[in-house]
Amino acid sequence: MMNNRQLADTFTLIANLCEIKGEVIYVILAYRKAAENLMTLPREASEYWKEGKLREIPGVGKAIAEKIDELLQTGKLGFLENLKSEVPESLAGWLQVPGLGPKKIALIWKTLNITALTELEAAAKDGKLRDLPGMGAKSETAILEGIASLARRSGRLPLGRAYPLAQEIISVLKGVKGVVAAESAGSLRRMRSTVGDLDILVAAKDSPAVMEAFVNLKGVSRVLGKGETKASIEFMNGVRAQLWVHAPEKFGTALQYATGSKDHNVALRQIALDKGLSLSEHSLTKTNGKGEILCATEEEVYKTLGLPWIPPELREDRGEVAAAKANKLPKLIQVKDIKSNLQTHSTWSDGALSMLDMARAAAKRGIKVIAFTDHSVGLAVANGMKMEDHKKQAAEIKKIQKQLGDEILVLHASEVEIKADGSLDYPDEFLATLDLVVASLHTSLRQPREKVTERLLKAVRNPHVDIIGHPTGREIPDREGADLDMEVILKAAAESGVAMEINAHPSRLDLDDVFARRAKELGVLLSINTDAHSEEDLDMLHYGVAVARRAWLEPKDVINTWPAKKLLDWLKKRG
DNA sequence: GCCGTTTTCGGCCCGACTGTTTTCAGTCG
Repeated sequence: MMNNRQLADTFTLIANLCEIKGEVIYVILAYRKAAENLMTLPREASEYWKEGKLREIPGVGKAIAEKIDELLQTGKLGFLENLKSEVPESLAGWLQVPGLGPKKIALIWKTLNITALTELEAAAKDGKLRDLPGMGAKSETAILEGIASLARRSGRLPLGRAYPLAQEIISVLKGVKGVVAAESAGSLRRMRSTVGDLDILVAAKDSPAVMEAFVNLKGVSRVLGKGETKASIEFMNGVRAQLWVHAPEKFGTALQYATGSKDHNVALRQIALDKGLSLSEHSLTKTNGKGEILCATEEEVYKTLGLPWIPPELREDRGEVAAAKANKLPKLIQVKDIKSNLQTHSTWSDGALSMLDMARAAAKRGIKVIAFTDHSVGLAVANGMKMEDHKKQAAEIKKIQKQLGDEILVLHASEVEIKADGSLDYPDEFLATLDLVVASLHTSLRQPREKVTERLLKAVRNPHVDIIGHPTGREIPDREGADLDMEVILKAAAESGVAMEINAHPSRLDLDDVFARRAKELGVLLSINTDAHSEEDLDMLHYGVAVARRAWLEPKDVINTWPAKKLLDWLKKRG
């Protein structure tokens, strides 16, 4: 049975091949849209299919529903097979080459009769492309550089790498004379878990000095473009960054435009049109007659459209515009709302700091309750704790609690392995003696869907388990999570009252925004924790909060916002 | 190919930049 990702990949391939074939653009956009929606669907499309409700999936109409039906029934698609016989499948990969689009691909393929990327590279090297209509020596070089850059780049950049890099660039640009403001934009500002490139927006009276500083940043390997308002660079490691410079009085429209998402912007433009306005990165212009409204801030843009300002994390066209219209935007959780850190590690297992040092580091960051969830015995690679060692750890906690006073409350906890058969690493009688229990999957993540789902369900239903840690076990960017039936798990979690974690480490961000939002809808509690193994890890909290914000979570949805007493009462009640 | 609180047909964002051109096509975001 194909999952959502496989279905989405299929429709993306169809879109790419249709594009090279020269199909009208709206057909292509429709396939892309369907693929995107399948990727962010919290439930499996196959469940909709079983219920006969495929067309309830946004972007899926009659034609695409029929294709999904054929794919789920037979695992194949006649339409795609025909398409492949018209347009060689390998050409779709050429679209990944920066600077190469569908028109040039079709031209090269049909003229030179080549289909492999290696053949394209050879043709460019042999100077066979420069004589094609509309191409020259520079296009040839651009294609060669594009192929080389493709080899250097490894897909999307994890937020945990992109964010600090962007902060560095911003701080350099802020030092340039005449710069009034500098901010990140694009998917980075929306805090997606991975970003394609870094988008930076600067407000300045004139741009040349800013452009100069940008293309001369440390580590830049080439300049992909440089104009009056836009410049684009590539760093030696293949990371790309893009800069827009706008006059300060236009910064609001420019930042709004550059932040996206594309679909959010389309929705806003429609609202603008309904009000007789045309929205661009430069201004709002009256569509009838003359008149232009400049906005220095985003608040002014939204206000002009009759809307409250919408936080960037919500701008994914997932209902935020309608919510804003109805004045029903969530009051999103913030970092300062977080009072407890319920998954951390010390030298008792694989952490870098003693419990005392870690507790002090957490207290310094305003945390009032910290739980030490050192690994259980089964996870040998992480120096998992034997059950008898917990007595000593409990004694040490008593001791350091006296030293810490009311600076921070320390909980004796454990991150307990969910073993391959679904049992937990410690017996229930022992779990009952701990202040808090996090249960997590680390091994046998590739079990079949039914088996791994059943395994997690056991932990969800165990009354001693308080939090399910990083539920899918994914690692960004390399490892996909376990193939879980999350809908079933979240419903069970709503019933048992266990909290689902949003692991804040940028290599996890697990649950993701889509599942976390679904969790909230189903009445499941969430818990944002850093899973810190070192002092620096404590500063990763904002990534987890960003996921929660993207999931529309408010403080009340997250147990870490609770005062210590409420948290302790909840833990006591759970046993 | 999808979609509809004006529409079941006619929309579906549009401007910047580059390269190959003498006024524009292709790509990108």
